[in-house]
Amino acid sequence: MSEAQNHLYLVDGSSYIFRAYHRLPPLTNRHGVPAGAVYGYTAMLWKLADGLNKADGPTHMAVILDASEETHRNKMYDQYKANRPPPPEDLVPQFPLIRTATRAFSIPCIEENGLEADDIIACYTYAAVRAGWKVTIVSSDKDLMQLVDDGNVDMLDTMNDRRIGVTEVHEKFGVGPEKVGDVLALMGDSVDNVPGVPGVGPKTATQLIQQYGDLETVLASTDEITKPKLKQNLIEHAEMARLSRRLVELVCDSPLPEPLEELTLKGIPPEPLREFLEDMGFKSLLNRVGKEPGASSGGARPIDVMASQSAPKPLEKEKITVDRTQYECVISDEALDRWIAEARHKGYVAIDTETDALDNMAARLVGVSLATEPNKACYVPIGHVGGDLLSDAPRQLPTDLVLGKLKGLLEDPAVLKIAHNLKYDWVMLQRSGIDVAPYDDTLVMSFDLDAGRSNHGLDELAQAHFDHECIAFKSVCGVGAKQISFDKVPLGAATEYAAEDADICLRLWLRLKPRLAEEGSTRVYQMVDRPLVATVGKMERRGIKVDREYLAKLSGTFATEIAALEQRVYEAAGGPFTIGSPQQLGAVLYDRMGLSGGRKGKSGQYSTDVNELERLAGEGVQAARLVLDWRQLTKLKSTYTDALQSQINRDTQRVHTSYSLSGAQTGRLASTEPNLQNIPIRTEIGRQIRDAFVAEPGHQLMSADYSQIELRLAAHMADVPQLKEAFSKGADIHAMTAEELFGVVDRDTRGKAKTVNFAILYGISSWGLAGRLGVPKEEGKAIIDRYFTRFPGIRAYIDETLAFVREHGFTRTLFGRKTHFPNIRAPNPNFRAGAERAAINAPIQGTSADLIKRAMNRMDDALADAGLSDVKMLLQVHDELVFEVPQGKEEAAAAVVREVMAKAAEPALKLDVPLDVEVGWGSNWGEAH
DNA sequence: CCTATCACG
DNA sequence: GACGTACGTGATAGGA
Repeated sequence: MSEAQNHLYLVDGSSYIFRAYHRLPPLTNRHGVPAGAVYGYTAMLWKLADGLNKADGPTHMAVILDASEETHRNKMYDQYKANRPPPPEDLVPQFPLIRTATRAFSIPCIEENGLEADDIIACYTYAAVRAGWKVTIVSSDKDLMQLVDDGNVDMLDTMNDRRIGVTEVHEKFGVGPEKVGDVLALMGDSVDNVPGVPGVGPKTATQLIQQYGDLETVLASTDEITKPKLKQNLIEHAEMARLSRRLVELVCDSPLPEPLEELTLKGIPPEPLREFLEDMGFKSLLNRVGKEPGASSGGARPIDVMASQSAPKPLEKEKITVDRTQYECVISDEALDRWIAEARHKGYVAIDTETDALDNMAARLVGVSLATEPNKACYVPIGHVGGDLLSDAPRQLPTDLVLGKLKGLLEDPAVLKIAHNLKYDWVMLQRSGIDVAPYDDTLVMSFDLDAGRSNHGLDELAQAHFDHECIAFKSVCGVGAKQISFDKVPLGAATEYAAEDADICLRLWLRLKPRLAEEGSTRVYQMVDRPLVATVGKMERRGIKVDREYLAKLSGTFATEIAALEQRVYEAAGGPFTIGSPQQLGAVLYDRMGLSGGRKGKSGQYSTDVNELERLAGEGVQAARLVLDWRQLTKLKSTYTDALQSQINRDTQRVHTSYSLSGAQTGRLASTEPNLQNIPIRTEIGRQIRDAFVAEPGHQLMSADYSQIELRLAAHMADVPQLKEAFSKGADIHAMTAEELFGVVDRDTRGKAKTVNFAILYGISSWGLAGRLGVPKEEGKAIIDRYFTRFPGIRAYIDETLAFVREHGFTRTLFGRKTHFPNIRAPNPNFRAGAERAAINAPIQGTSADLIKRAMNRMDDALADAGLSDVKMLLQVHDELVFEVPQGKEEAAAAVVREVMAKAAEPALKLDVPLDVEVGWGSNWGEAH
């Protein structure tokens, strides 16, 4: 018997992972990375590679992947694959793992820029057949059926273990493999967006090719076609058909990236494989290689939101050694290429950008640092200048070259980018034309794991997790008047500082990632907060237009009124003093003027807050009334009309707030610099500020807000039938509460009921409520008791929430978001009571935050799907979203926005109450309400 | 840097 | 019967 024929197996890795993703349940590995598709892929690869030495088994094998760049097909046809949706969120992090898995089997992984996996497969198939080998293509892609050739080339669909030969191709297309391209060209392919000929599907295409032999003959024989519509389509779309023919044509003459001989299959060496399987936690597969004693356990398991209720472990510190001497300053082409190749090899890379200012909408990019392993980090300077006017800029690579090369890496779907507070860098890089994806954010991870029990700054986390002191920004840039911007920092110091941040970020990622699954936070991270980085980044970049002249005019008006009030205050108070000083004001009111009832706070100072001044004003003290008016106007002027004008960006002429994703413990966003979440609305005079927020010419501002969302969620979560029913019927919820509590509904009882309803959300206390209602505390207590009697679900919700938080130290929202309450066991009863009230509120406020975040993440795609990609989401104010809408598209936009917001809980949750969304629009934010 | 005040949901 | 006078934020001004 002669030596067995070589048999090459070519695995279509890209298409396999998509199919595995949709077939298998969502699993996560022990690091919390979604890994269901990788699991399926690994099992499949094993089965194939294990077939060595078996009849018809492989002697050579390679996995073929799609490289990320565009291909010649996009040049032919810009719509090629254009309608393909982005891969699902939890599939993206699995792409790099495909390479890792393949390497673990010691099987070559082949990809080539400009070529699709199909083309590479075709090249290898032809080369192998020429060499007299047999080929099996592991795929079920119909394009690849063109390559089937009995005796030489077949296909294997591992999902159902089906071999595809010429017979099967005939069954599917009614023609042989050599004619498949012609059939595909006629019928088109919606998945790849190959146009084909309208009205021609598989049946007609097959019939035409069977009859005429090939595409050109079909197109030349339209005279003979009897069906008028078909004939007309073939004539009109002949060029589209020819283009389609070229699109489905496989490239088969490119040089092979690896020679055939390199693809020899040597069996499955156990070592790298065992490490990979252990790392992934693929327990059942690990058993096949024979588990080593002492190997870590933990297997793939379903993503689980609510199950992991175990008390959080105290944060154990990990001992690390940071060696800054290993950091590299990258100033050569070769070095940059080496780092990029290393990142691609790893499949992930930690990044950090350095800039010359904190405001990422105004700052310039100064450098980028990368880290691929602990202590393995570099800094690529691009915008450094001499430290003083006399010295030249240090030697560094040209900005365009660096950005061009980094773009390829940062946009590579096969490389996971990891950053701390990525939103900052995301906006920065977006301004340089780089769209970072896929990504992880260690700040967001830390927030989702440890909200309420840790701060989330990189330096603080380095301290908390590793006992490591990062180089302080102050120590490289200085403080105060002597502070320099980062572009003036010498490269040596800049490299140590910047590379360390990427290094620490990477170590943090390695540490936090597994905890997400262990502690039940994968879902809220992957589905809510992680995608929000890009969603909010986009909003920040857009900004909102502010009418500077209007604000300046308003500012002038306020100034005049303030000056007049000042004089009247002095007259009423018997002499000038600093009205803005609570200390002086207290002294004037209670000492100089001798008013009674002064209340002193813990600092021993008279309180002069709005409640006290209102009380005095009610007693007829003119000065108190005047001070209140003065305070309102100075507040409006300094915080809004004046400050806002200085926040207008020079380049965009718009105001770009920054949203903190980890600012509020409950999961809410917080808006800073400027805070656009506290623009006045409650008083008529304050409302004028809102009118300064305007739409671009030809546009309108649209505001959409959830009505009573927290009360609705409370009704659902505490399961209160009367409240749920009232919301379902669209009834007046406070009136209904008044009816339940007092038996009558009038202005007084409705107002009281409203206060009580809010008190519930905030963690009620009868004494607090009594004070708020201005009634004796006995009556406050009676009202609370009645409330609990009428709505027993509320009592149960509070009791259960408190029992849970006392046992576990944290609460959860309906979507699994955790908030920790370390003070829940504080010895100080005041601290404890405060923690209890906050814990009662957190699940409600947090679920509301989850809901609007889900809506925000979906909004742009939903608008684009409705042909409204020119509608821009600009602002979020906790239960409100603000959009800029081209005039005439208001109704259409309102419909989409309403739908997305109202359905934000789905499909994860079915709420017992409807979510009502109120939408309005106008030329400014004031009018939009 | 801390406190008091007040803007929002 | 005491507790301290509701939950979550950020910006500003005064004062130490």
